[in-house]
Amino acid sequence: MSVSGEHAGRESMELHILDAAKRLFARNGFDKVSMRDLAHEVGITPAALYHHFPNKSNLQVMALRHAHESTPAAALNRLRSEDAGREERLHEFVLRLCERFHEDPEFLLLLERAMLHRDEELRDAFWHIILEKNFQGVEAMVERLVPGFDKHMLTTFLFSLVVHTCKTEPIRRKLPSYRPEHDDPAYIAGQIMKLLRTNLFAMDDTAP
Amino acid sequence: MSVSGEHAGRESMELHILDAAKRLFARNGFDKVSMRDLAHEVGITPAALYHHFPNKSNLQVMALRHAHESTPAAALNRLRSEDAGREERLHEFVLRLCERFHEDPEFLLLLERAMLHRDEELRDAFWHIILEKNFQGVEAMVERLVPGFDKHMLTTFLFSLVVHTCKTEPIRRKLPSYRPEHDDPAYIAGQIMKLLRTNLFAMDDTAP
DNA sequence: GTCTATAAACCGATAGAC
DNA sequence: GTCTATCGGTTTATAGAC
Repeated sequence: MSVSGEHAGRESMELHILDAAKRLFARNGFDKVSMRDLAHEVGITPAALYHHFPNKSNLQVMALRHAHESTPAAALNRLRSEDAGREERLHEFVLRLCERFHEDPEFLLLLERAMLHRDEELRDAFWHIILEKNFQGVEAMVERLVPGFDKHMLTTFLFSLVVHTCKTEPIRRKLPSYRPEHDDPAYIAGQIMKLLRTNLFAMDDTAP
Repeated sequence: MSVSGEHAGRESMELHILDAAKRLFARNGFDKVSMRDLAHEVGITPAALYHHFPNKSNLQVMALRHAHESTPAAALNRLRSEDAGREERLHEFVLRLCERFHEDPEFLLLLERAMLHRDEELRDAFWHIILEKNFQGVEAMVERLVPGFDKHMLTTFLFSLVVHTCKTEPIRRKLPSYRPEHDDPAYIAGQIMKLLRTNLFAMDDTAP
């Protein structure tokens, strides 16, 4: 129930508000959700929101931070199987990232919206809270596991494969080639690993 | 100068408006650009905009369509070198996609914003104008070039690698590992092809 | 085809009672 | 800590003169 040690003192009403804010902001966009909308969703009046948060911009940042901290699977870049081979360790990382976005799709939506938002406070929060530490953590892992590759590009590619594939799932669902396993995080991670492991141009017919 | 055959009759004022709309919508977001802002940028009054377009929602859709049609490099999935090997042909496609996004970054921004927007008319336009035909075209190419791979996933991966890498360039620029060539479309395409060609886990030290 | 003027609704934020 | 009431500003869109 507790979110994290440093936030043990947060009141339950704040958490209630941030849960609603995360949900509404992710679905409709930061600009399309007014303080009136959010207050109505929570069951209070707009004025009461300003008792808990100084303004809307701060509420947006706190909602993003809350969505990041309340994630079911924390510490993504700390891998469990320290003694496994590098292929297994990279697979574990990719799989966990896929699973996280799959079980909390609103978090991924919120990330994309924060990255594109005009509000500088929000973009800075996205940068410092989410990206900076995680990217450099994965970069260090990649440098250890695949030393012969440009670590900046390979890290970018890994995030691109997972993030963009998960993000576009609601759209790909409408394509005729879409099959149910194309939304399964284990299948997606498996296909990504196959891409990393295979020379596509020396392929005739191999196992999936 | 002419955009396309079916739009030959469009007045130059409409094109002037759509150019400004593309630029402002891409930079600031559809919601953060008011009809006042756009009118001021064009040099007319808001009321005059409604003589050319029935409402803002339609103007958004037309701006997206205009940005798509006025792209410098059309017919992306029609490859020039029909007689080249499959690796060269895929490289040509990836490179052209990278170049297109690099020389028109506002188009990529507009795509992302349209995909996330709440306006159903805009999301439908994104789907029909941009994605549906292009995705299935690449899918057909991929099926021919790499028959052993799930074509839906491999097409998704190709777009993910190019789109997400180009999209995140302004953010990656702030990372300490960023180098100038990480914004060069030729380098990005080369690294993507290296990823597709290489078994990462059987790599010690190879040429770039 | 562009203008002035304005309608009608919504926005973020605040004052002050309880 | 939540309420009612409201302020000042913005939004999309329209009416009507020129």
